[in-house]
Amino acid sequence: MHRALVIEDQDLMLQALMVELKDSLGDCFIAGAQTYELAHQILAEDQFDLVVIDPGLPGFDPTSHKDRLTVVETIIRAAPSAVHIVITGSDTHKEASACRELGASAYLAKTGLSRGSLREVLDQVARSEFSLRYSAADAQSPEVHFSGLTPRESRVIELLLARQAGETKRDVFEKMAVELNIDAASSEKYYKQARAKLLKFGRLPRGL
Amino acid sequence: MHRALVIEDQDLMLQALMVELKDSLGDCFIAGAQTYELAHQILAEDQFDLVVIDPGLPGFDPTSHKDRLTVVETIIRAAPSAVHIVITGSDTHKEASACRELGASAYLAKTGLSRGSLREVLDQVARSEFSLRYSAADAQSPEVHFSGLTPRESRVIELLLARQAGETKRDVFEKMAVELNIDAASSEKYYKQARAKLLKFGRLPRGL
DNA sequence: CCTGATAGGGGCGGCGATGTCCCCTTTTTC
DNA sequence: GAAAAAGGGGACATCGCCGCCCCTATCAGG
Repeated sequence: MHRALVIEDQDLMLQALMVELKDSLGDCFIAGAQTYELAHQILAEDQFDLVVIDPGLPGFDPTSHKDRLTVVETIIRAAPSAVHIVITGSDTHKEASACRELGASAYLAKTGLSRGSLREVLDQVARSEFSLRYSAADAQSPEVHFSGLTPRESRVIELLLARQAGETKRDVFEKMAVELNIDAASSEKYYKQARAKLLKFGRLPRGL
Repeated sequence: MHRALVIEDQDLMLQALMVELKDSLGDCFIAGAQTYELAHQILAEDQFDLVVIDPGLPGFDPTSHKDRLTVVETIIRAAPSAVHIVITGSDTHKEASACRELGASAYLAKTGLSRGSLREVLDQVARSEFSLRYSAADAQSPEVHFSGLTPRESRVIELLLARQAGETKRDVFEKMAVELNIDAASSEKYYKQARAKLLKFGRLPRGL
């Protein structure tokens, strides 16, 4: 049973990070704090194995190198035995080094951090490596969400839209089958169901 | 059937916004773009009723008032018939006014925007009001996520932890019953199940 | 002593998501 | 022309979440 604390002032991002952590950690308890004060209060009351810190908190100057590092430093001191991961919207090499020296195990930019990335980072950290990810604008393909589709149906559409030229649909079904540990025929079934629903609403993206 | 596009460079925030929109809009199709170029490409290919814009995109100077407004202006021009909502991490009065003049229907700060807020904003916009929300550091109570709990179970724990002094558990059950349009006895049932699970893991928060 | 809040069980029907297996036709590709 | 890919559908069982129903027991305060 892992115990984690996420410190992030933007509620939607906080929720997303907590969900990401939950998916990565399996059996776990995850707390979230939106302010510096609340974070310290929680750290004083409970023990945590993992702390995720966004140094851009209300009450601190987000452009002040010193202010941001103060946040990181005091949080790390408040939970010295935990693994600390710094996640920021505006990343710099200087800050990354400073955080590493303060004892953080990872320094990640929010831009470029996508679903599943946190899992890779946690794997890296578990191998005692310092995980460093600067912001990257990977152009990518558009993301799409349809109401009325089940998670499996959404996923297969997502994978098909991100499909490379020359890759057959069958290949994608295989990939999804491996990813979810199911039968490729089942992936295909989800695709067919999703396609039928999208056709009914006339919202079938090009290329499907 | 609503069609919406979300333009936001941070993938996790993009996902969160898309989910929020989906929950608020009901039957809908939602696309997401992480870059300025991709956004314009999508807008050129499809029609949208609603566009959510974060002006802090890669390739533009996030501190440049002009750069940010250029993003907002060109996006609005690319979809003149849509409702436009600007969501930003660093909000200013000046930028809010400028966005309003450019034709945006709302100007929202990411900090202070929590789950459900978007729904209220959309209601406001539907009444042809300009929705303005500057950043607010509402201290609040800690948020908690437990793996192994169902959504209902999580929700009732959340509500109980946010409970005011003097408020009985029964009151909270009633509140949740109204919120979800179910029986108060059912809320209580979820609480009991959640409590049993938390006790099993020894992670029962104080006050429950 | 009775009421109300709290704590702790069990059961039941409905529904959607999941995952597997089966059938068929048409189009594309080699 | 044969094979592979794609399109289109149905049947079936399992499981978890949901929402409601029932039962008991403890404990505090009026």
